Amino acid sequence: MSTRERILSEALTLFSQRGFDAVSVRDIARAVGIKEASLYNHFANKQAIFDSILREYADRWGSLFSRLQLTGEDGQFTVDERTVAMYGQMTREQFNAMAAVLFEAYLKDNINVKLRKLLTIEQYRNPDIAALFKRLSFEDSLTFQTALFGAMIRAGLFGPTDPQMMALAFFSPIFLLFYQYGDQPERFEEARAVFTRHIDHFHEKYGAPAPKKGSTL
Amino acid sequence: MSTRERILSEALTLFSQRGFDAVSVRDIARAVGIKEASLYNHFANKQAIFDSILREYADRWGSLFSRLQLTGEDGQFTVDERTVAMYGQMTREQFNAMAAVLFEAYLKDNINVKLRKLLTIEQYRNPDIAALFKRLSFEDSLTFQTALFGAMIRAGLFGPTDPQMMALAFFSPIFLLFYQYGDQPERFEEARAVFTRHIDHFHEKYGAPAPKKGSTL
DNA sequence: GTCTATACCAGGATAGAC
DNA sequence: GTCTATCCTGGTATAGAC
Repeated sequence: MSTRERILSEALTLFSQRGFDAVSVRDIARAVGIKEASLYNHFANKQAIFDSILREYADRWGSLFSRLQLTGEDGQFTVDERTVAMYGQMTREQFNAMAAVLFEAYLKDNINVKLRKLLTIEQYRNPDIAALFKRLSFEDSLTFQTALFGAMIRAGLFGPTDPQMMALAFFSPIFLLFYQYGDQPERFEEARAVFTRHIDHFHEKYGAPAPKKGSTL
Repeated sequence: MSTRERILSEALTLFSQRGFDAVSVRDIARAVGIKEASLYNHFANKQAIFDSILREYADRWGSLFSRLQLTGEDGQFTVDERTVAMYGQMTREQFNAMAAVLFEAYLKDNINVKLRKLLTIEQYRNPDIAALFKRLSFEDSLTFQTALFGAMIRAGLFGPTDPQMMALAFFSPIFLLFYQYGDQPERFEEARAVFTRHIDHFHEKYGAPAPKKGSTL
């Protein structure tokens, strides 16, 4: 890992805990194990470190959605024809597995967690940061899930309903869980238990009437 | 308004926008219209201003719940027998009106909004602040609504289901809306429209089967 | 209770040797 | 590319007159 990368990594950790202003260049240098002056061989100033973190780590976020077979166009995530068809054939188990991926990305991926904390505490200082915070924290997820649920409703996997409100109902509890447990990694299993209850409850409320056997609802 | 109160008010505004470290004592003094040195006649130091804001404004939060006829015991909000009985007789319109109170308190009450922003951006620096952030942002609301929905389910106003997951389903979209629209007061009506859609959707999914007429679901 | 003046220090950043 | 040494600014806080 190059010195430059180590600087970015340590700075992300510190900024995500205390915010830009409360972290000094001295703090970052100490964490990396070099002198302050040496930092300036890698970055023009403190702000440049911060900007690089956003630019270089925010891209990682897109990789989650590409794993979920999403086509990103102009930063607007839409689901293409073939993907819709694929989602239309999804079983409940496959859906739950995908939900688990989303959940773990939100609460366990260290870089995602730190980046979102950083954006959370810096969001009110700058409109660009606010926009990035929103996109990464919920907008991309909501847009993706609205398309997904739309496809699954058309395929009869869920009863007919408003896909946008359905996505909100599905995602916002996960969003809240992040704030409830995001600062306590040691309670992750507790968070996962609530998540599982949420998913079960969601199926109970939104599942299509069972095709053969008695009512699930 | 005393000088002391003006200091607290201006400091809350500044801290909620930029955070503790990014706001200088000079900034606060300028906003109040006095010299820095004069501040020290009212508060021992910058930290004392911050602490006083939390102590004195956080109490306001309780007043929302007392308006909703809640009995607070040991900081734990529970609904007493008589109140449960009262909620059991609530109509859907009364329920919606109460939801609107909650929604406006979240997005429009200036002190609540600023205080929550402040807690949002300072939460990772101190466990006490984290606890206060959680309580004020969602825990009190979720605890209250779990009790409320429990009473309403028993009264037959909603179909039988897990009241805790129901409270999460009801509240977490409002929580998310705060982050989506909290920094743009000019888009409040847009937020309200989403809120209304959410409430309608919620009734559609959770409402008891209509007693007489055709199905709502 | 507010002012002017000032002490003091921490933090950002640069120069220049190695 | 890292170091030592140093500069300078801006921020916290105090002293003491009015």
